[in-house]
Amino acid sequence: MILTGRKRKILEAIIGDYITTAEPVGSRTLAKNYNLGISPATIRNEMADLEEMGYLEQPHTSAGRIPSDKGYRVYVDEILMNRHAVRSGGEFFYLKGLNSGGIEKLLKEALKIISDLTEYTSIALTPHAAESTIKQLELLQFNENSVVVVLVTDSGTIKNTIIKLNSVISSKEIDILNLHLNRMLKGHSVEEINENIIKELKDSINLPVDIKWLVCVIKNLLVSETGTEVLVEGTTNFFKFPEYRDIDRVKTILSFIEDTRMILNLLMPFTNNDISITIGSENTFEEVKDCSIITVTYNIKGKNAGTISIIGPKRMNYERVITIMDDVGARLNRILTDYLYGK
Amino acid sequence: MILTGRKRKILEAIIGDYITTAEPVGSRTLAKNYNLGISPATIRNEMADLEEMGYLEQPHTSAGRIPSDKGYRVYVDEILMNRHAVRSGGEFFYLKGLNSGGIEKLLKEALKIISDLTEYTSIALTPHAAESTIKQLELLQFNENSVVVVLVTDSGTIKNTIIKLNSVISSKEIDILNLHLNRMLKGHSVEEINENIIKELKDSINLPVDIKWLVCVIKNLLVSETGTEVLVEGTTNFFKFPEYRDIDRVKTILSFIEDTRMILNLLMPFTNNDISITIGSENTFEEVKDCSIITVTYNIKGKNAGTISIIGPKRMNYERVITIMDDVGARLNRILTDYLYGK
DNA sequence: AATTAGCACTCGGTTGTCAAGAGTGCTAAC
DNA sequence: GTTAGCACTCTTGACAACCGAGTGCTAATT
Repeated sequence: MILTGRKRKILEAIIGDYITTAEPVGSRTLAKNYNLGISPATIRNEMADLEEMGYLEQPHTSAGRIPSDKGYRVYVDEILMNRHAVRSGGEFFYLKGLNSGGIEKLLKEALKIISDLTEYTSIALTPHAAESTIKQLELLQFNENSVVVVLVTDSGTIKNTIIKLNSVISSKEIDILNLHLNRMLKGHSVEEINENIIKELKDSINLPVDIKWLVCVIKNLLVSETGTEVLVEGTTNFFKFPEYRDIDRVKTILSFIEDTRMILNLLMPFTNNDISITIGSENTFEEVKDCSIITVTYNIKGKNAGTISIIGPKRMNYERVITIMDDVGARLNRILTDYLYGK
Repeated sequence: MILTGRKRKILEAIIGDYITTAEPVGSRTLAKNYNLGISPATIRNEMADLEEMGYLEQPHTSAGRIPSDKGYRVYVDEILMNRHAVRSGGEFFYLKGLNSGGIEKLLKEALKIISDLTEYTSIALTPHAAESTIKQLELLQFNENSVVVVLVTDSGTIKNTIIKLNSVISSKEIDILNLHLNRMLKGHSVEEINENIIKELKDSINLPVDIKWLVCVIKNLLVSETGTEVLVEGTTNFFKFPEYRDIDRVKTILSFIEDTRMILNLLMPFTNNDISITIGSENTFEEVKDCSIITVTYNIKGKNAGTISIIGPKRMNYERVITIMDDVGARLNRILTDYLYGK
């Protein structure tokens, strides 16, 4: 399935043109604007071949050609990736966030930059805190019968909740709980907290029964609170593209993106690759079958922790986006390393 | 500017019809579907009067009439409000959130319910934490040279951030800082923390200079972290209305709503009224001049703390929405009271 | 054998016209 | 004061005609 030099050049030109214009590309345009040294008629022949091979499509008989999903794929895989390997990422952006805010803020900032830069919508998944280990678990008194639980994990996630109790709790009791909770749980992951540990914990504390009960509540809370979160930025960017002039399309895509659970299903599979690119029909959900998605992962402790994606029309500026995403990924990793293990 | 019984009835019928159909209402429809006991011709005369008085508009000569902003206004003020005073809010929804999560989660939940119920977009402003007093300010060790700051205020807001230091900090030093910070700051509002307090605080602590410096960082952080936040739910509801079949309109309104600062400017003025209704041109920003906004406030300690709003087309089901919002407001107040001062 | 010029053909988009339908305003009759 | 009747206005949808962009094929050219 290898493309001859000329076919390749034509395919590249078509995709390049279509990316910027969003209009089907005809043989004449091609001959005029890209000095390929051949006439429209020849180009037409080649285009007919490329269509037969499945790289191009015709919206209707008398229109120019547009790239098929397969066409984009070969463009990304063969043409871009080779070129990209040589290029180095430019200094596109500046991420501050070095010394304030938790990881969500950092990600939000990165998303904002990406969306501004690429004009596409960006989505991040926060680290799944259940896998990361507990650094601090601190109870603070809120009221005579309610406490604030603060959970800090080694992946930089900070979660908090208020828990209301049935009975009054004293600051002394809170101190005792804090001591035991931290002694028993620090260094463990949320997943590892099983019934045994809970039981042991309860037994080791000398406190009224209904306050011991708090331990169970906290355990449940941790589990429910430590899920992956979805952050989104730049949804209105979709309005910038002519392919989304159609209101039903925008509606479909925006509704889909608004649905956190769907986004999780869509993006979780990519948490293991450094970079994933899915084009059109390669995506698993109907709602995004006319989109392309580029996902990179960021690491914590050298392990894949979460992802940053951009989603936009198939006619995407892959080259630019890949460069930017690579760059963001690298920076994010650097910042996170600095940030989580001293400088 | 008082309306005779018949004119009032006709206006009410027109608005009622237009709210459900989104189509200009003609005299015949009116005569057929609302037994007013008069013929289309008479209705036409009355409609001409109502138009002259400014309560109705005609999109074009040969269309039916639609309510003007002024028409909606009199409908809401005179017709609805009178009727509403008698009605009692139904048991529309169920707010859990009683014993877990901070105030943001509670608000998010309320928004979700409101958006599901009304099919409009809902927006909440969190309490402005700078005005509320500090309940707890706790530093937790994160790394040898970074700490987590957790701030709990009496309005139920919990904020946290990681601060990275230039030098190593010991857990003993953190304890000392905690002790002093809480002794000096607890019970004060963020606004009240001035230079004097900072200085006093610094002087009273016996720690290396660069750790004292942390106090300044915390002060700055508090100020920057305690702003009002904007929560939004159900943006895609706009797609449900025929008046937003126009892509440029949706684009305008969604972009506006995405812009947190704009929303703040728009809604801050309403923080003092129990309920505010602004219709079309009554709104301050061009982008929402074809929308109506209904805002209710929720209280903490009997003081207005934040707001919940819904935003939708002018052709809004005011009656239903007002009932729901009243209900949500009341419940929210009850829950917050329970929640923040024990039960 | 590959390339190119020429030409007929296709098809979507635009424009213009026309008729139908909904609704009004006015006048005259009740 | 109310209503029936009628002429008038304006929008909408359908249909036809036309234009232009682009193709595929064939025959001529290199």
